[in-house]
Amino acid sequence: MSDLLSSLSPSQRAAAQTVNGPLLIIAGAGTGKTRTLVHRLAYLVAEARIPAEKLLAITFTTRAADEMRERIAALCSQGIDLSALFVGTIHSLCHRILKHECRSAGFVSDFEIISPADQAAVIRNLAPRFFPEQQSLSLKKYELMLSREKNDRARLAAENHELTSESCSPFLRAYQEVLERQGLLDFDDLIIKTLVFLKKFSLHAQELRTRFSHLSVDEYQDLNTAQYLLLRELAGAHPNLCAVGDADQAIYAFRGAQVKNFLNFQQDFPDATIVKLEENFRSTRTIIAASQQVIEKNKERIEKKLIAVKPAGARIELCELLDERQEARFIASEIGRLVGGARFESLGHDQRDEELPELSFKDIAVLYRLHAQARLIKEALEQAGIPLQVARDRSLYEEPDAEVIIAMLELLHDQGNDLAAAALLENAIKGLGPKTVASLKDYAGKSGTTVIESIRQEFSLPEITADRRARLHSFLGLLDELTEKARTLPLDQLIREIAAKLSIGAASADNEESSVSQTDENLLDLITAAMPFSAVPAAEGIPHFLSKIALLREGEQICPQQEAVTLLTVHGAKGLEFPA
DNA sequence: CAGGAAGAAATTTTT
DNA sequence: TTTCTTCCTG
Repeated sequence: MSDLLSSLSPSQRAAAQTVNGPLLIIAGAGTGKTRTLVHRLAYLVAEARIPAEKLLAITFTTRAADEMRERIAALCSQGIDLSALFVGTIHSLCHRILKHECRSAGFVSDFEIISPADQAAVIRNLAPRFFPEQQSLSLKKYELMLSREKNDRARLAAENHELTSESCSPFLRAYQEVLERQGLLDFDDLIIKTLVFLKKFSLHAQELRTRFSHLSVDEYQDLNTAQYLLLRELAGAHPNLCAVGDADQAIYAFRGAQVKNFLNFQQDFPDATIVKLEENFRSTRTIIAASQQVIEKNKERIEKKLIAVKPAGARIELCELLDERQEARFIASEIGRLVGGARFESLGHDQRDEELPELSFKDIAVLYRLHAQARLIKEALEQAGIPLQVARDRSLYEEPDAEVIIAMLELLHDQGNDLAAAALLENAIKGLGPKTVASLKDYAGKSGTTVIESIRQEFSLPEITADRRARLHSFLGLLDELTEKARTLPLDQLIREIAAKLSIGAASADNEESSVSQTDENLLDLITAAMPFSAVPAAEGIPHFLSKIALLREGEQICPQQEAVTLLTVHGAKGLEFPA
């Protein structure tokens, strides 16, 4: 087994061989930290004889967990059996603990995780009641507000204070009541419930600590308060806890990550072994030098100097163009130059730089800070005939325009779908807001009928004015008209029809030119996606289309090695590698 | 009208 | 953290 660590650098090996006690690995970007982590796990099992089922490797993203599993699988095929090891996100771990341990202890009943759409709906419903003077604070603002308060309360829980519902803000209380009534947890609850459970049921907590003797946590600098407290609880007083992270890559403070947790590791665990990984295998010396200059300015950091293994490489070029259009065109021509294709370059004077290695499209990424900046670049690249893929966080089906149309399709398929009905009325019908929709839902709930049926029944509510009622009725008319059309028209035509009736796309001419074409594009994409279901009348095609969408939402988008330039945000690029 | 203060929005993960 | 918008003041 002596060759197990032979491929590691001295500091990587030092980290991998540290078996007992707290271990802090300060790992710069591109220093092979996942590799080190996995080799350490293998070492723990193969050399230190620790049963694999006693190891926990915790990540923050499924991507990181997948990468780790892949590397572990590669080692397993070389004869080291790590299959019993738990590798997963901190959320999946909590999910498991809650589903098994907590339920058997009678601490929680069965639960589901609230879907983003439902969570948004709950917040949209509650916010106006608690913040009447604020007209239109964004949803995310409220989400963050709730999350922050919950994390603050997690600290109380960790100090063994009882979490009473009186001690929290009315907004949070109302929010939690809605979730509780439906047996739902949000992602913060997943962590906090587990934390409270460990605090309250110390026997179970002790059992878990014995069951898992060695913990490793990747991206430790990204922990938020509740996650940090939970890990401390799970690690206990004499922890074999391995924290891996880099304060210089702490880019998620805005969503509650506390770099302090990473910086305080030595105070938390004074006997911690500390290993710095400073040898960078990913980037050229030029890039390392430049990034070092930027990083040095960080205030909250642990001193560390990246050492480049690669040669200097190409110089960094900084170009200032007149506007975004020029910038997009420049990027397109630059990519053309890099791959050396004559196909899209101007005719005459183009020649490939001979000393550049041959690059293909998949080796190139375009980064930007905002998703909104992608559009012009995308258009310019398309015009130049460059294949591309946009790594957007939400799929087409989560774009607001598409969601409205999908909600309409859902409603045509099943008029009893109150979620779809509410979303439609609220987002697509002018003059109807959350207030009207809330009272409608309220009414429907009390009289045991559906939202649509309530409108149909000429119900009377004092808070719904005549002019709102007129809008509601014209919506009913539209619904009936579309139901009729769905019997004959194919799905793609029906979608066009819906878009036109709801003034989505080309119809809204007063909008800014840019936002119109984005909407149009979404619409076209949606119609394209619907084409396979358009051979039959829409009424038959809709359910098939909807179930395909549901499937797509579940499964992750799989297109890793496409021969295309990748467009993504700077945040999205963390930890990725591109040759160019 | 320039220019500054103050506020809002954007960056994103998690079953 | 940074950038854009809005509103106010001299």
